[in-house]
Amino acid sequence: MPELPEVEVVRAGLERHVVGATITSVEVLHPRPVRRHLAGAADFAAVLAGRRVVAARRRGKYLWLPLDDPETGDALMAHLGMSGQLLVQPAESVAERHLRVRLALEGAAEGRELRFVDQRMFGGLSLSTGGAALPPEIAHIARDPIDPLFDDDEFVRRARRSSSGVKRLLLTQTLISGVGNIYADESLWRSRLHGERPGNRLAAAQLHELLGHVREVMNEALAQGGTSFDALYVNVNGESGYFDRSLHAYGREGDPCDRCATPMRRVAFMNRSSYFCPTCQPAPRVRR
DNA sequence: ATCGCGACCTGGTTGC
DNA sequence: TGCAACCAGGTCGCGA
Repeated sequence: MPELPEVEVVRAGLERHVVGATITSVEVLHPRPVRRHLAGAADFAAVLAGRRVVAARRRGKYLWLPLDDPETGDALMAHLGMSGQLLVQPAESVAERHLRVRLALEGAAEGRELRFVDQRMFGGLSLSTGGAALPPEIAHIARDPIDPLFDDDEFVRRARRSSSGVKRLLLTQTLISGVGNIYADESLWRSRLHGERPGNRLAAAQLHELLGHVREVMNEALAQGGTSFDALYVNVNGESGYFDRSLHAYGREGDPCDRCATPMRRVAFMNRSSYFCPTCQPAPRVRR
């Protein structure tokens, strides 16, 4: 599952291998990944042909490639969803099993294709009109915690005004972007906080510390993700070595807590799972 | 305004 | 062995 660190690895790969290239033609193999382009797949393909990629940018889990002009141009926007990949492949290489969109390139990436591959198709591509600097479609998304302009005090203020549980707050992209289920659980474990603790019952210092752990987890993942990244292959599969070795909470139901050896618990949360240590991360008392 | 939940989607795994 | 149910989860839209 790509979260911010994985998406940043992809962004860096695109910056290196696709910026400077011109899109010569586009083939949409499945309509769903371009559903956010309201004018349809044919228009999506037509409007991208001949455009030049001039940058590779990211906010949270969204990526965009400014076209023609890095300040005022349009942008090709991408979200990887749960299972999306952006690959730069030789044009003649065999199609991936879940290849959805192919964009032929010339110039800086002569003879190669940018490919959007996505099994579950929660992700997608779209064209953002005038979105080079920041696509208006994602202007509501908050900055992410490794953005130098992320405002810690503002996050803490807003979190402390909310009655929602702190895990839900971490997943609220309008408050803080780029955090998904895995890194939310990891950050909370490191902070010894139960995810259902209401934001408005936490001390400012606890939330500042939580932010520190969010950054720590992301930076560690980034350091490891960056090393598995090969020159001509812009890849993310969410299963880089990081997930196997460094997780303390996610997916560890029944395993001993790495701090206190209490068996880790799993509970249902928002149609998914939360993993935590019932000793280190005690549940909040029920208020009445 | 704020909050929380269901829908979307596929394929690997589990259970009968 | 075959089939159905379950599970993974980011985002959006809707209803309370």
